[in-house]
Amino acid sequence: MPPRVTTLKELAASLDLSITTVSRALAGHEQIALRTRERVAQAARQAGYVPNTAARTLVSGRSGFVGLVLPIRGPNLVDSFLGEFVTGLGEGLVSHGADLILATAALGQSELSVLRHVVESGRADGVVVTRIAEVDERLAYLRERGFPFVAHGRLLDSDFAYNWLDTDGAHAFGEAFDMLYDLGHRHFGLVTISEPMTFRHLRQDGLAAAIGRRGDPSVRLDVATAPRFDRGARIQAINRMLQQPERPTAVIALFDELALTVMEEAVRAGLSVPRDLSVVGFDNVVASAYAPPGLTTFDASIRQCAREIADMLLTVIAERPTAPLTRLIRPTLVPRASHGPAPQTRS
Amino acid sequence: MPPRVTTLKELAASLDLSITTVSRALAGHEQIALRTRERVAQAARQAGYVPNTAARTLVSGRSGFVGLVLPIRGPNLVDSFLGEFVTGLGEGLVSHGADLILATAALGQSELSVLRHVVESGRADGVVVTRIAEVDERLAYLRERGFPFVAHGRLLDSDFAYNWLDTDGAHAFGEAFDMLYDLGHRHFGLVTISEPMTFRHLRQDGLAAAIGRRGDPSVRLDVATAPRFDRGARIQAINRMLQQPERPTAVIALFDELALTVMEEAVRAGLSVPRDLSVVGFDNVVASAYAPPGLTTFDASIRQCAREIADMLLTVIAERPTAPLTRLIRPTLVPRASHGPAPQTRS
DNA sequence: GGGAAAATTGCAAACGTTTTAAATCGACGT
DNA sequence: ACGTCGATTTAAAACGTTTGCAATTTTCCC
Repeated sequence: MPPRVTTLKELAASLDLSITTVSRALAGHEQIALRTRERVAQAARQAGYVPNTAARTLVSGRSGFVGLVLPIRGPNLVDSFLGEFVTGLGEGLVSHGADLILATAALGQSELSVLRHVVESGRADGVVVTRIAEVDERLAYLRERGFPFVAHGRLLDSDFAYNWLDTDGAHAFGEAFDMLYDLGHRHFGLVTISEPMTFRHLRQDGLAAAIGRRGDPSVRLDVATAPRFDRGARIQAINRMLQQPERPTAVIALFDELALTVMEEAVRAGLSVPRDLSVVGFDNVVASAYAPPGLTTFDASIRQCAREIADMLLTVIAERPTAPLTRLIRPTLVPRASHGPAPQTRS
Repeated sequence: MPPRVTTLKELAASLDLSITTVSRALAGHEQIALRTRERVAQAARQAGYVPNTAARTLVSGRSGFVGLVLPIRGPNLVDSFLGEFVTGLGEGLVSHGADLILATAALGQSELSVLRHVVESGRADGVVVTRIAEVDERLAYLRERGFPFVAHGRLLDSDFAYNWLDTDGAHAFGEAFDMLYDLGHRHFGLVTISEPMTFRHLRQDGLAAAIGRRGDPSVRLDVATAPRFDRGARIQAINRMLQQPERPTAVIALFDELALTVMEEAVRAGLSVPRDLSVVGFDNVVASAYAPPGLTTFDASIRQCAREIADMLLTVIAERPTAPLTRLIRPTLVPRASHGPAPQTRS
């Protein structure tokens, strides 16, 4: 094993060249003679030289890192979202030689303050922001600061120009309605959350628009709402919906977790899915494939989205485009066995 | 909003102090007058000053980062492992003011070369290494390099001293056997993989040891082996096991993914779980709670383990202990409905 | 062979922080 | 009034890299 060369100075000395020349040679500058460039590259490879990130960052102002502030999560089950998202980001970044920094918010520390720290400390050249609220202080900060970022999700306020990638929940919910309508369903249930998240807004709007397009006055929609993390309230709201005298024949849930609860409660109430009740979710979490009879849902291909977000962010960092980059990804229907024709007779 | 102060120089100028004094004041050195320290702290807070990471790292040699090289993953489903692991690491690190760097291996690039790059570039003060193979070149490199690390998992070679945290799979598999034996089972099946992973070794040893402890010659163990990522071969091996004239009454799978396949194939073969066949897994993936009738398995509390790994690594970095730090975590049995008494009669 | 132009290489400053060693300032005792 | 001591502050070097500008070498033409 050759003696490890750790600095440019050492490498330069061993080649009898100046630090400047070696630095430029490694960077591939044309002004350095080809022969020299090759000689340097060869020596660097053989000596296992890796440039010091801190020094490079300090002088160039570019760290080669992209930051992600981990959403604060309760002690309950972690789904596969984070893993897929992080994997996708990594895949997107690695092709451009960038890496990912994960910053965690301490207990009682706001996500914004962590974000601010990441930005101000110069650790990252840009950041990815997830789970956008309808009005989001993180985006306001980043925009004021003029710091490169891409949001996964959207704000409600459309005056505010920024880079985002989002899944087209509105379209998916319209598709879900159309599919169920064509199967004969006329009485629908929507299970949703009470928090002001943009995705809730958009999906509900998409559903309402699809209903409107049919212009069928016999279509009826019941809505069950509960706080996002209050499982008890959620179950209660769902049961209220299912146990009314005229219950819906098809339930669309804002996301799979809610849909799975609907299926559980339906079974508990003696209903058969999909014979008595069709259920459709959104997200395609792993469990939706295993929960009988198999949940029909939409796949947003998180990993692929994250990869594109990484690409977008790297573009923003490198080119600082004036017009914002935006991408709306259409999720794909994953038809399983939780939906079917509307029951013929009603009690 | 006050004009943003970005460097120590600016902050020092605004306070009419030297850079040195401000730096020391912020670091809380006793030698700086208490009054001055307070004045500086106040000014820094108000101006939103955040020290530049690169500069600090360059001079101090400490980056405040811990590295993790993402295991290369196929295109198939990502379970929640990575998300939980990363969340746990973040939680463990944040209390000490450290953050996480995630490096991804590009297609065709070895995990080792990425690790080497992370280490040599000085981006991280220590690294976490997951999915340890029976003989692992990554650990060999880190040890030779004298770089701080903690492994999640173990090598087979016990001469090699290093810091690790592992789940006690041997104990769990012993526990599974004992539980099933006490339920009357005598004919067992083991579904495992053909790759040389230490955890496979340990779990199988734990099972063998438990069998030995009973000293009951009527106990019989069939083994079905398939490559880890070859779903077809896996299904074939499982069916061979289930369709032999005298099939096992209880199957223990190396991990949940295998156990879920066993349950699926059992149902397909007309067997009822747990009436005709008991199945036990390991990992407690999310799907195991949803796959009917509910898979009995072991929970290794990944998130908590990751948190402890972070603690261990920070200790190693700060104190460079001479004796290796090791922790063996006992997983907890999650009894669901996939196991039961051995069937009475045999065809 | 002389000079200019082109090609190649090198010097030195800069990035923002930490840290060693030294300077400054008061106070106090003699 | 002088030296001394302790408390407080500061100047300057260092970390390893990139880069503007200048220096050196080579090439080429007349």
